[in-house]
Amino acid sequence: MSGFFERVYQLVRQVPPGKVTSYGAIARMLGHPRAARTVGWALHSLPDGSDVPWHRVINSQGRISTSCREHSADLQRALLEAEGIEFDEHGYVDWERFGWEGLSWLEVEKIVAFLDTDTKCGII
DNA sequence: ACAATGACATAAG
DNA sequence: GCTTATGCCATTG
Repeated sequence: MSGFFERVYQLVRQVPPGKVTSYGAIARMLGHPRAARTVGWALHSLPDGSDVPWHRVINSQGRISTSCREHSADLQRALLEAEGIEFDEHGYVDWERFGWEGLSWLEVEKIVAFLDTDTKCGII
């Protein structure tokens, strides 16, 4: 596991309940504005039972695009609704109401520094 | 090192 | 609004 995945996981863990963010936003926070695909892939590789709230991460359209059997769009939507997040008729989430503001780069740096300190064994 | 992959993003038809 | 095409980037085989 390279650090990037761990950074993604750690950052996603910071997403508060009842809020959602996008792959691109996370990638940008990590300093890789074009690595949205990698972020999504990182979440795809998440082991079951992890404490990472993967369901709070959706695409930039505010929609769910998963096609995974284990992590179906239905499941993700159910999890989000359980946290109070609402979907409109088209299945869109309102960023104005449920969008996560994200972390300042200082906060992100703190996380990265922490993982760096633990050195590749990363696990919090 | 090279080719393929993928839960994205954005622009265009 | 939905479908296609292109760009991007870290991970994997």
